[in-house]
Amino acid sequence: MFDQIDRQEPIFPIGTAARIIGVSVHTLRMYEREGLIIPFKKESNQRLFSKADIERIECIRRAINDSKISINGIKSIYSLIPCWEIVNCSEEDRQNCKSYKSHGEPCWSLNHPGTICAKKECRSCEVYNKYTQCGEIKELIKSISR
DNA sequence: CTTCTGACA
DNA sequence: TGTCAGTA
Repeated sequence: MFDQIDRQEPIFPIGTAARIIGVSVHTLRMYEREGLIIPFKKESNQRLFSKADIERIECIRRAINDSKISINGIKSIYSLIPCWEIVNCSEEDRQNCKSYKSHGEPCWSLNHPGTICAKKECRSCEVYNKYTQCGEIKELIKSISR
């Protein structure tokens, strides 16, 4: 029951997260740099990862190792998430939004000047969190299409 | 001892 | 992806 709460709690330092996932801390930082993940940051600038973050990264690892999808490929997939539907932004916002037309870059790694997303923290945004598990993207799109 | 950023014999 | 540097 409080498993749901802990799921989102940033409690693992990067070294611990790396050991759990089986990658180097360097790799985790690279994933962040590439915009694949948005780790929680303390005031001290230290990264912290939640259980959900770790599951997300494990999903990324499977995409890379099993499905042979490159990091750019993953970014491209992320960029296809219909964020405008999820946040239900205005038509004006869409005209001012880079991610509405962009290719290859997930919306959360772009600036959204003049839109409702400008103030939002992407780490807690539905678009970023809706699908931390593999295969959820298609289900998400289906639910929106209805 | 761990993490951070930036860099590359 | 590894690793070394120089800090915090």
